[in-house]
Amino acid sequence: MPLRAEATTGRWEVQVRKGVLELIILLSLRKHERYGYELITVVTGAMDFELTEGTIYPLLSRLHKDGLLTARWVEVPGGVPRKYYRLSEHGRDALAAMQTSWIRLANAVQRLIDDSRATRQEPTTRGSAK
Amino acid sequence: MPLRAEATTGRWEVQVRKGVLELIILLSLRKHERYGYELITVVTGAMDFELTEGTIYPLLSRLHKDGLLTARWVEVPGGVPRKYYRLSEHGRDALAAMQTSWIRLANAVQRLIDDSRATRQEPTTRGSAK
DNA sequence: GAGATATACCTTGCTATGCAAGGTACTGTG
DNA sequence: CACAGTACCTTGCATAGCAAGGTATATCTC
Repeated sequence: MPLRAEATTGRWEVQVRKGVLELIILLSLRKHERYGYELITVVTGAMDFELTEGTIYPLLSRLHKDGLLTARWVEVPGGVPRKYYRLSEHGRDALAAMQTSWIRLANAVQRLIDDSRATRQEPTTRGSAK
Repeated sequence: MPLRAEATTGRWEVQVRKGVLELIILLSLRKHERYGYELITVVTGAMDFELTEGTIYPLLSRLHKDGLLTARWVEVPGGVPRKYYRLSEHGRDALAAMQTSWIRLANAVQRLIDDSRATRQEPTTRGSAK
């Protein structure tokens, strides 16, 4: 089953998704442009991360408005036109920053998890980069 | 510098923090009870994750109201009384679920990051992998 | 040709929640 | 007495996921 709401953690997962979705979308646009509807299927399928239209379209609009994405309409013969989004220069910079930030956070949380698992392990003040 | 707002990624980081904070707090309470003000110093110091009173007190209240935490007042000789929070049974269950969910998500994102790295990004005529 | 399904876009309204800013109260120190 | 530190709390704002609703075209089925 997908990363989705269930019982008590449901509301929490919504919040986590909020934070990570933007990163996921930018990462998904790294290699080539994509359109909204496509992103729903790609992200849901490949990442087990459910995503609806009410989420993706406002998000893409915002990223576009903020200059992280460029957009262009593409007519599809025998089909509905698609709005393709592509990472802008600014978008790549932002993505790089987010990635760094994410990795740092993920590592910190992982450390906390591991630390809690190891039963009697006091947080020895590792003089890490401050 | 801490995991904090700066430039464009600032707003994003706020969102990520939203999602992860609850997990961090529950993890921080795994070994023993703690009070709000203490959590601010612990989390800020050990995790490089800035945290203010306007964030922690409402959060602890909510977790308490939802039954994930129990609370008790402790009188401190020559000091302000402290409100100690402790993980409840329900809280441990919720934490376990969150941990699982978090690990799954973190791995998925990491895979996406690695995937983008592994494949030499060719901004031009590269045939879509999908 | 009527209806259902799929593709593809968008918006409105609800809700949750971080956090700046404000407040209270007590204890020590200069 | 003023100020800083500890320790609690609340109000109000801004953000953003997402259910639900809407539009339009193309295709497949009965």
